[in-house]
Amino acid sequence: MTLSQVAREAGVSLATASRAINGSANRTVRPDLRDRVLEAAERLRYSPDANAQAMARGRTTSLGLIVHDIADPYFSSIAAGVGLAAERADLAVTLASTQHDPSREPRFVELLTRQRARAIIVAGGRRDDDEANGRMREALEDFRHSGGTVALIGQPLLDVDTVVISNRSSSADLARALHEHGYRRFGVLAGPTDHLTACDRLAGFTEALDELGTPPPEGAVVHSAFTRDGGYEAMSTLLRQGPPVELVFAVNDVMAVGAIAAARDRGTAVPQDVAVAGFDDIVTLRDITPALTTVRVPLIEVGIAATELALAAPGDEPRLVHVGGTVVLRESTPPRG
Amino acid sequence: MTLSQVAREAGVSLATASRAINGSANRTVRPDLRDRVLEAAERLRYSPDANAQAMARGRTTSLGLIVHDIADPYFSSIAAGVGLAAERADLAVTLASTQHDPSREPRFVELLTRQRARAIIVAGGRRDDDEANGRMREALEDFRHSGGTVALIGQPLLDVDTVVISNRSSSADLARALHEHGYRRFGVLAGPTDHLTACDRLAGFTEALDELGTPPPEGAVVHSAFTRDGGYEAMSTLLRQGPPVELVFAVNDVMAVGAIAAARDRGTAVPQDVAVAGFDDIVTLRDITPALTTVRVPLIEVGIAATELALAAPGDEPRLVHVGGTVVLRESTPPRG
DNA sequence: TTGTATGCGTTATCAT
DNA sequence: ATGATAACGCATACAA
Repeated sequence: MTLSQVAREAGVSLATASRAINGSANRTVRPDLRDRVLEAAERLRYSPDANAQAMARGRTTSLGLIVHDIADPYFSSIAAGVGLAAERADLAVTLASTQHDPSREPRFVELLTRQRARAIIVAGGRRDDDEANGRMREALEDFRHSGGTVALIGQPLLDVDTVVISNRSSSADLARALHEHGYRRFGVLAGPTDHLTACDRLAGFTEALDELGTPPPEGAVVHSAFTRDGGYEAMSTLLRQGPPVELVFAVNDVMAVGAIAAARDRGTAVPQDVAVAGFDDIVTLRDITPALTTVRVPLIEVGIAATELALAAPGDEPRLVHVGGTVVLRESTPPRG
Repeated sequence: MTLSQVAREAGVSLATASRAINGSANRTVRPDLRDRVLEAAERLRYSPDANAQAMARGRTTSLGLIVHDIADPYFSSIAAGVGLAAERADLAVTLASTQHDPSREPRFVELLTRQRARAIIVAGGRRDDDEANGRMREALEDFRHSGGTVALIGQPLLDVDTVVISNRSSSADLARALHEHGYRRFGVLAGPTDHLTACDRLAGFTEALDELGTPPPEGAVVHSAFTRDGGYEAMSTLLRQGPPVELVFAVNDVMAVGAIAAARDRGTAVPQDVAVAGFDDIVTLRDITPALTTVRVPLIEVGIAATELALAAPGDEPRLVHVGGTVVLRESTPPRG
């Protein structure tokens, strides 16, 4: 069913039908005609063609979201926030999951450029890879040149509006809180060396420890993947061949869970033999045993903020929205006598 | 940059440019012209307008996915599978999260109808609500009438292709396995009474127990929400005022986690005082303590299967794809002496 | 093989 | 207030 058919059925012109159904700004259509049109549309089960509207209007009603892995609770929470905000703005969300493959990111940006999406939200930290970041920057530049806006969640290094999570300062807060609890010998499961989020969390944590005069001992910082298995592996390594530590900070909750599993598999009790802390406060993991000390990041709000940032009238220079984390002390790091 | 500009820049006609860039079926364009066009397109940073293409071709390149809550690991895993399959088919995924509000489902179907999506995948069990299901059926009917295809994940009751998860038989398998382990007195955290997935799991479990001669005692089946909090609440109720039971079956993992938390908060040890089993085998929860006995459902594969089903040439009558579950026995239900 | 011309469904401009 | 008509950007049937 096209609008023309509705118009014919209602005995009015195409233009009138369009005005009646869209009811845009200056809705200047006689009530009786309007009703006739609406009735005809209803009878014919008319459904406006969004693609045609997009062409005629010159703008679409869709919003792109690029994440590393939608099955990761970190990203699915952000996606939930983006979905909420998008619905409020009457936009449809086009989801792209890169499966942790950076080369797919610019490809998805190109896809969304072809779709003429209104805005793109790129979630997930950058990596320290100039070439990949360069390609991404270029793709986003093309997208913006074609009229779209962009918001990042992560590090502000692609010259676009960004929601910045306080990885560094919150990790420092966590370090200080744990020091306060009496811990002195810390280990860190630090994630990949080129993963900026991981690096920031590591840096904030160790810097604070340095200031407190209790830096991690030699060999107590272990790098690995940013995943559950990465946490497991790094923890195994640390327990096997690292220096003895009282507490291990995993740079995200999922890694912390892997770390706890590794400890358990080796017969090392948490928190009696070694305490563990994470980062993110993933909802699904709030009930694990022992309850995990972590930094709560309001991920839904981050998604909402990014969407609003992307949709706001673009300023002349990149805006930054800072989102703070909250240290949450739980059983996995009991006060130390 | 439009295709016309590219054509002019390359000194060819619009049609030739179109053929050169699209390179469809019978790619009949002279190599030198083709190169000129591609070069011009590159120089002008031409990006085809997917909306215009959709109009001209009469079909889009997008796939709709409707879930209850994208932040729920059950759905985010399915979404990952759908994303994978969609990428293979060169389709963009439009994600809609209903926040558990059934009235939003048909609204999203209408949205996707307007977008002229190629197919819609509806994940998440139906509820026993004739009115809501009726509206949904109607919306999907309109969508298919407009040329789209549909696949469901859940119960086959909307007259469309469906991926059916073996909730009933797998729950029965689980019951038998636990009986084999020596358990005799079972309780069930059964979810909402009108939630079909929950009902199927409850029914399969209790039927098997009936056959084994060990039905749940009076009052040992407690209904609540299909969420972590629902599990917590139902477990609290059961422990407080229900009959004594040896094992509690929560109809999904998230509820089982809530149940374990409730037990812990009451000082009831799991599995020493009461064993707990779940359903789904959510990846993020594989490391909880005690490790959870559950039924593994290959959610990624379910998402892939649903996508393939939705994209396959529509048959004359609804097809069903059955996906089985695997009982996984872990520490939360140790063999009983 | 290439070009011309038409149509896709809608909005917006311009008369009336 | 309403209607005729020209865009929008592209694919394709048809003609050359």
